[in-house]
Amino acid sequence: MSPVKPTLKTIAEISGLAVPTVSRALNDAPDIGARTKILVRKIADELGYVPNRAGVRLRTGRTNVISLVLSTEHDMMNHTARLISAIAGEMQGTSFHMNITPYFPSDDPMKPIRYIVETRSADAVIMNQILPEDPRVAYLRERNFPFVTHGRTRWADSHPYFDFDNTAFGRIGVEKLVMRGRRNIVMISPPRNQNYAQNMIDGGTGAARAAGCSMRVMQGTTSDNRNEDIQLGVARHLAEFPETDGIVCSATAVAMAAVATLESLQHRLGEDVDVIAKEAVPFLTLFRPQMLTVHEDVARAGQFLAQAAIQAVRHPEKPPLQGLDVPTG
Amino acid sequence: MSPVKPTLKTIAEISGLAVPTVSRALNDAPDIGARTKILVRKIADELGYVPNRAGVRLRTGRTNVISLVLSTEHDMMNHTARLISAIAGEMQGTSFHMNITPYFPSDDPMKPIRYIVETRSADAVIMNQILPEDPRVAYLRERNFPFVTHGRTRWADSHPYFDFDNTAFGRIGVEKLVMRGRRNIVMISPPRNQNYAQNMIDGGTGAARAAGCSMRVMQGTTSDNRNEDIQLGVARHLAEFPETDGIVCSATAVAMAAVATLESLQHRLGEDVDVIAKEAVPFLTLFRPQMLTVHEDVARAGQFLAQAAIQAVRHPEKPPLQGLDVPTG
DNA sequence: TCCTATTTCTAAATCGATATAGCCTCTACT
DNA sequence: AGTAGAGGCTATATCGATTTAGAAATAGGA
Repeated sequence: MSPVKPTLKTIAEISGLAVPTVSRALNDAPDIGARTKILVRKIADELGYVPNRAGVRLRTGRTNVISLVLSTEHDMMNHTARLISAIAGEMQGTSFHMNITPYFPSDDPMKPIRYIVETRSADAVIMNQILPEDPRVAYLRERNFPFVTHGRTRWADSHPYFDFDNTAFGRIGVEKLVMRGRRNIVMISPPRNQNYAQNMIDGGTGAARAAGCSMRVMQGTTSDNRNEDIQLGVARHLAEFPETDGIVCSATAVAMAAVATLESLQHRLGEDVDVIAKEAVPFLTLFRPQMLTVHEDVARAGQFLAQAAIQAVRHPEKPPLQGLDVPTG
Repeated sequence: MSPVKPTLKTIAEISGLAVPTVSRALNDAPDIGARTKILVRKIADELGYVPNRAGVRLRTGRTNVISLVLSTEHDMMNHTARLISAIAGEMQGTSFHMNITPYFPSDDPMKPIRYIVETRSADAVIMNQILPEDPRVAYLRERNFPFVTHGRTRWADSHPYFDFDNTAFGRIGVEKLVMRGRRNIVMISPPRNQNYAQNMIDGGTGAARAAGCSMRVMQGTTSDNRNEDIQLGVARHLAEFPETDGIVCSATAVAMAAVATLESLQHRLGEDVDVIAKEAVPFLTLFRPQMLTVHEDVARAGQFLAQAAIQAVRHPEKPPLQGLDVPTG
């Protein structure tokens, strides 16, 4: 590699061609001769030419960046880091970079989205924490700005997304508990306005009905709650329904808090009560006493989200990529 | 906000000034009149003017990006996500963006660094997993490229860093175990070529000597190892030294594996053996049976790293920011 | 009054890439 | 032979910001 970064100009001088010709040759434009294209490509490769991002961006408006917009306090466990790593892995070798725009739960979720769109600081956004009628999705669709959601909206048919099948999770969770003889089940669920909460509840309710047992819902608890609050909620529920012998949890942190509560109340996990949780990270099985788990494939989610985002940018005319992680148990 | 993004040209037209004048006024250049500066700033504020990053970058070479270079598989727990969130929080309101460049442990750690420097895709890099004579640090220093390390090198005097005081951690870990009556301690340590491993060992060794008890070192185990491998190592150590009654762990994942091993060997945690771990994330205390913990302030690390990176970019002449997280117990 | 400084601003060039328009040079057809 | 059309390039302008050089206007000094 030469000491100075090669530009189109460098290649133009070496080849004796004009700068725009070199540009068009590298971009495989139809009005450039085959011989010229080969020559230019060869010189470019030898020099290790890489287009200057600022130049491309200034001229075309394309940033070659995909922004991952994350609520920071969400999901205390490693979920987020895994997702990031999977997305990044998928973007290796593409011309895209990843850019993370975290925002605080106290902030308006629209703020980072507006910023990205207005300053055009990315070609696409990937979002999590999706509401059924998410205003961010509405905003982006109106403006025809490429995006992918991790989770489904009401309008999911028409936009790219990847989702964990929470209906299946709810069903499997209850089924597993039933198979261990549990009959008085409670599902600790996030607020119902979150789409996945309703899905979990639907799945669990169906399975409980099929098994002829009861399933209560303890509403509004997520991993964003403080640990003490979750514990308090669980304790209160157990006081009211002491016959409870199975708990389905939406998030790992919630499950851990539930287990801690059970322990402090002298319940024996695996004996007179069971807890079931999503396992997005392998360490959960190390937890003692052990809870039951349903596997969530976060790595696949990350890969899919990245692919879907890239396709949304490059081929907006194609049908949106949509994927579902259906847990098997 | 007007429908079109305002540029310097927009302001120039409104004010009747030339574009460079507007630019210099906004940048507080000495050769612009005070009255003009006030006028220009006022118009800019009214329009909600924000400099176009591509324009600035193309012209000046400054990217306004700080790249966080992370080994992806490192630290299975939430550490990484917290760090990201803290860094991002600290950069809110500055002109800097954060950009994450993950790399896989199998890759050459130099690769992402070279890429960033050669393509000038960031103004500074923040790195973790620091070796005593880290080649990345050598490379960046040679080229005068701004960077901050999370962890110290041999040359730490002369560059910005933030570090967790692993010597103190090793000392406190052993002291806590000794206070609980443990006399046969093992420290599970990462490979000695990692700086922090040696520090942990030094701290622990000193404390053990002071307490007049033994401390062995079980070398080369990190959270990058597979869970089964860690468990195997611990089991082997316990077979060789059955009198072991205290374990100091370098990482959370290691501690959890150690606890699992002890359990499978019928040891009772808190009774005939204790495990002590760094607690970078609050959930560790929920783990049962409970281990002892030493708090690591990851949020502070992230804030500090961001500040140090920004200062390295903006004021390279100032002495580098250096910080230490000294755990207290 | 004339000339030199100083202050304050403008003109032009530049960073790297690409879009648009247009210019040659052949070929092909009437 | 004359001309239209295609193929293959080049010239020029442009994205938005900043740097450099220089110009106009004002002030100060002899």
